[in-house]
Amino acid sequence: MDTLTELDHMILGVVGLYGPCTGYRVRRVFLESLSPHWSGSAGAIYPALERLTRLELVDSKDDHTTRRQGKLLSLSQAGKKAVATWLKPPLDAGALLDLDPLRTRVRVLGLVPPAQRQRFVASALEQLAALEQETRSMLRDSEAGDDPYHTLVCKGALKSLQARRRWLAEVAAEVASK
Amino acid sequence: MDTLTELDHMILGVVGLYGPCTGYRVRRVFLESLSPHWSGSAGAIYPALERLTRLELVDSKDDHTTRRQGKLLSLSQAGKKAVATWLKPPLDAGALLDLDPLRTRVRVLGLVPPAQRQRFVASALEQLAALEQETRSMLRDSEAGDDPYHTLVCKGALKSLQARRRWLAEVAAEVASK
DNA sequence: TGTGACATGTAATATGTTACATGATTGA
DNA sequence: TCAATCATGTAACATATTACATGTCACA
Repeated sequence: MDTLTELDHMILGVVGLYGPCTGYRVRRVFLESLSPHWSGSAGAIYPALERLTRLELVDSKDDHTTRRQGKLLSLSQAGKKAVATWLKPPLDAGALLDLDPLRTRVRVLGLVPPAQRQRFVASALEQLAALEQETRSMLRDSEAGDDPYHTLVCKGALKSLQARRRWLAEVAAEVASK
Repeated sequence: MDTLTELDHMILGVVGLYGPCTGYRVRRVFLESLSPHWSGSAGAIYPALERLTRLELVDSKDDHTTRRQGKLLSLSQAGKKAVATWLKPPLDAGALLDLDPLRTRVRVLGLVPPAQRQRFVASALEQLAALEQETRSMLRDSEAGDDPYHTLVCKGALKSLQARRRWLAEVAAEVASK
């Protein structure tokens, strides 16, 4: 196939942002992301890099500056174009809606007894608060760097966490009213 | 394997909420969801239902009330327990963080020229506004029903859209400042 | 000298998408 | 009668996860 997945595009983006760099460096970016969606598993990253290289969206050349085995990856002109196309309006439906696993669970919350509903919401609120602290710390780190879009992404993640906490408070009220 | 995926759990939930019902009815719930994440493809739903039936989490019996071929599915006791376990704290990491494809794209927005950044953000804001209208309409429909959790989920989706629009306005400001 | 990070990969497996195929029933 | 919807599935393909395998290098 020659249509690129979200992962493919994000890999291109990371190579563009951090390249020239090794595949391992790319992988680290995904591993260090808080999102469990970007697992950074070797079995996903390396085959994808190989495919993107074969499609000539990524340039790869052996690194001779060190004796350690390793290739230096960078974004080719075609790769830059692929990123630009990905960001070109109009965005397709899949690019617009977020996916919130808490919303998924709340959808079926009525299936369990009221006491468990309350425990679910209370625990989720606590865990969300903990994540908010982690995200704040990430935001501070990003502000030390020089990439304004990294900072914006951290701010977005933070705002999302806060909005979801406010929403969960509403869920808590509904649950408590029974 | 005997560990259940998000889709498996959501299928159990839908069978619990709407059952006894046909597999097609379950599939429709996913097809009608606004989220492109729940594709509702037959190749996902029917094999999953078969597996869940084999695991005795779903009860299946032939429908004789109509001459149309079709099985009536319902949640078994073990199935109810599986849903309850899914909702039992503490939630695992994957259940807490949302995934926002717009945030993913903004992360690499610096790779394209300023003019395209502006077009991206402006278009995303418009498309988000349109989705907000659709979601409001869904919310009104849900309020006509009798499932408070359906309404809460619609409200959550709406709040999320609004929070993301406010965030995108911040992104727009950053983009405009260059 | 050995631990942990760097660096790259593969094999088995699970899961999901797309596209196709079949046939019954409802309603215009 | 014809189209749309109901209803269930399958085959080929793409993709991702887990777990394993291999070897280098820095540093304590």
